[in-house]
Amino acid sequence: MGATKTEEFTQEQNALAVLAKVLGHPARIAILQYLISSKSCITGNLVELLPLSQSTISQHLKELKSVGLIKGTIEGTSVCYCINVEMWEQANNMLNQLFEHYRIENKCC
Amino acid sequence: MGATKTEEFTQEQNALAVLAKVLGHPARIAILQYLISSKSCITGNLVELLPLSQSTISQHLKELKSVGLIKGTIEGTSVCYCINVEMWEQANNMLNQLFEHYRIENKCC
DNA sequence: ATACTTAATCGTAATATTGCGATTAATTAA
DNA sequence: TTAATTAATCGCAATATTACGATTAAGTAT
Repeated sequence: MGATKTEEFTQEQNALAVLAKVLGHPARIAILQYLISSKSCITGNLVELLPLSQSTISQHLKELKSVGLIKGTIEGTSVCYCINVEMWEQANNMLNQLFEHYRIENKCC
Repeated sequence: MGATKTEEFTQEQNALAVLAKVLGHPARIAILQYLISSKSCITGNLVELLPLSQSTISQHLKELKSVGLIKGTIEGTSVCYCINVEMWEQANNMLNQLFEHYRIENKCC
């Protein structure tokens, strides 16, 4: 025990949870915000921006990449990261779907 | 080490991360979906619905309550849980704010 | 009062996450 | 080739999360 019982839930539930989990760290939020605000893509300037070590930041980037929210292209000796538009919109849709399903009429308590 | 360096990030980043983290488990997604779909509020029918023990479900409810997404009112010997509209909308707004800030013109790579 | 329900909490074990330094791999510059 | 830069990965320690059974607390019924 200690591990999430993934098999017991629907694909949709798991997909949403995995997405949300990746968003569930301030460093990853900060990385996304930076990628959103910077017109040009960036690489290791995150190391200067964030109060974390290079290896830790690399791990966070890996997690963001794992759900497809960002993508990185090798550019010489460095890597250019940016938002992956397709997944970005899909993530937005998935979350909206959860939130929009609630209508005020449902009130109780 | 092992703990998130919360102090080093902005309130906004932490708030979003905390919210997303709570959404980052399929059981909690399932609970929210159930609360959304059921016109009436529920209590321990979650135990029948979910493949988890009573104590585990109680913990998940506690986490959802901790960020204010749901609220529970004692009703005799059981507890009636439901979506907390105010926080529900705030959560939706917070997430939308993150996603909407991205405009396609920003493309690169 | 005693038994019964219902849900929270406690204690514990298993697993996951966070973070870092050190190392590695790959490209660029000399 | 050798040195320098950049980012990924490895190994490890600290902490957090997930899950469960057992217990507790609080209300209902008998």
